[in-house]
Amino acid sequence: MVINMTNKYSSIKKNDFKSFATTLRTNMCGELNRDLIGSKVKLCGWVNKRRDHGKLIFLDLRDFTGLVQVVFDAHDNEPAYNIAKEIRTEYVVLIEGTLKARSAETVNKELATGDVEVAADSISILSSSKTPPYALDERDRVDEMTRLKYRYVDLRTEDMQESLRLRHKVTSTTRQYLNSNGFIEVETPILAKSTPEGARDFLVPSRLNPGTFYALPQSPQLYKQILMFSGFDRIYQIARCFRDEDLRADRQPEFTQIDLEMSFVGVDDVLKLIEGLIAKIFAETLGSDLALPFKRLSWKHSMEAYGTDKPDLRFGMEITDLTDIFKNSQFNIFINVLSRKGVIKGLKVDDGSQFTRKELDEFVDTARKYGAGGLIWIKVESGNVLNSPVSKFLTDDEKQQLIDRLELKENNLVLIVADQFLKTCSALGALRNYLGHRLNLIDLDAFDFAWIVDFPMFEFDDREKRLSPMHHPFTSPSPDSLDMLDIEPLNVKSLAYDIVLNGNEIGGGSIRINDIELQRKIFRILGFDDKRIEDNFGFFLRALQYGAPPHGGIALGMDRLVMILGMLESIREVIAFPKTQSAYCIMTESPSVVTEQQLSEVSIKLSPAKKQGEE
RNA sequence: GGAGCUGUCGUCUAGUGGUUUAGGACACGUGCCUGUCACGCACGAGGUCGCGGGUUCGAAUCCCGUCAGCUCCGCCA
Repeated sequence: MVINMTNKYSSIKKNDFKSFATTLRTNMCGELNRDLIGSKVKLCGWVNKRRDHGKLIFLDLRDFTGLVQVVFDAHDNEPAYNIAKEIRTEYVVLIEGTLKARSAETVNKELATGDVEVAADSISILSSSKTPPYALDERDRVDEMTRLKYRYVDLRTEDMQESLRLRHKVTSTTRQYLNSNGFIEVETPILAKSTPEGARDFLVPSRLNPGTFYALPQSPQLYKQILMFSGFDRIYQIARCFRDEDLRADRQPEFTQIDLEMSFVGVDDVLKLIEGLIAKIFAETLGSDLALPFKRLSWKHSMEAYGTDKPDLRFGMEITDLTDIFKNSQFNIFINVLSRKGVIKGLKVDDGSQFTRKELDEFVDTARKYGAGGLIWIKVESGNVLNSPVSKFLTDDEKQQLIDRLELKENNLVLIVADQFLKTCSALGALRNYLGHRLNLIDLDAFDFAWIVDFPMFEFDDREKRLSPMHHPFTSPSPDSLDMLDIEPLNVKSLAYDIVLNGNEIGGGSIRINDIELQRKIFRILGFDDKRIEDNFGFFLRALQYGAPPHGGIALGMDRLVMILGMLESIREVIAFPKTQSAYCIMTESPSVVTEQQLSEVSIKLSPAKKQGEE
């Protein structure tokens, strides 16, 4: 609704309105109140609504500060009235008039300016408008495709104004905070070097160097580190990052990170700084006081208890390990899993026996979707009788141990997954999240932060059949697991950390490697041969040889953070011009084909099948 | 690469094989209206039922394909 634009995130204070006075206007719509009664005002804005009563016309004039009612009376001022008759919704107009008090019966308590109205002396049309595709107050009912096509209209709505002003508040607060902590803002190239590690790069052909390409940065990571080598000590940027991967509600091909790097720091220094930043952002935007410091969970514990490295800590329902209970099981599924060093874990769901067979089948599908072989469910009936399709495969002793371990009571539901560790955890973690929402276990007003620490240095990439870095290849191994690098790299911990809020990863960083030999070693463990190391990272290794301080940093996902602050469902709501799931901009119709000449200037020939955007 | 959901006037939608000439609300146009603020009243205009093919005497409706949007899996160092 655009009735009462509150603009709680607008940085304008009451007495700042004067700075908006221009040659075309004296006041803003939303500032008009009893104190200004009698003054001559010149107002500019959009026509939110026209109400035509014959010889009397009301216009609601809107700017970003709010709405004010303007009255045109045919008897008092016929020329202005005649123009007002032609005015339509979303016309941009300039109105001159006198601010008057409304009579007691006509005061509108729903409107911030409802005590007053403008008696118009004149009106001029600065710009007419076609009938808009939808009325602004219909926004929440209108299909997103339509809103994106007419984004300039959509952005006029109170919701979008508030989102982008909230976003601005976050960036400006961040800049203030980091500036006052000794950081300087340094820009780094958008035309950067392609490094095939990590996400897929967006490529930009170089006209002056035919056949070669820049890549848009996936993050300013190496530039940040090199600036540390250069002695700036602390730098940040509100950095645009580009990753050519498939989209999600919380993933756009270009997105913004609060990206910073510090010299001569350890893990605690970075975490403490960021806790201060987040607390300040929450104080400035929501006015809420966060309890510091945030709790810290090891990656291992997070996976075991919550089945994910970005746990939603607003509710309990932790996963319980049951492997030992079934070590002598005669149940084929368990025997198979255990013989392959798998695990058996369970989730106890209070009041879970209410679920129908159909719903339980859906839980099984969910578990399969997350890679688990299947899901066993057990309903606890009166007298602690366990009702399950697999009941007959469990011994009385195993059943009793289950009851004791999970402290089962009547009406509980137990969901059990048996598979390899990661698959088991993530399947149960997904079910835990689903059930948390489904059973309304989540306090939707809560903000539950945690640091996830003690990440493994590497994970095994099943497709590539090699190790890949859990964070990125510049992350320092933890000093106490350094000696395991050669022997069992999968057990090496890193000095990486993620910050998690309500089940979302909102940032991550690490203490970096500042030793060339260690950096080389990590590249080799990752399976890069010397040529590839030189081609992709030679410049960086060279830089490491000229005096590199210990350093570390972090990047916060700005879009996600603002989305959560604004209680929104998608980062598209906090990005002025977002793209669809197929990375298409409906408003500008981009990407689009280019001319043969443009292509030939950058030495590109399209394969015949791909010309003109055809398949 | 895969799965699911959705697609009907500008917008939101009703319509699940046959008086459907596709209905309603809002918006829009014209007229009337001097206190509305979801203004009111009257009249009116507006639809390639996403697109293509098929089944059928008959398709918005069933089937197949395709496109687009959304959500998710894979992917996102």
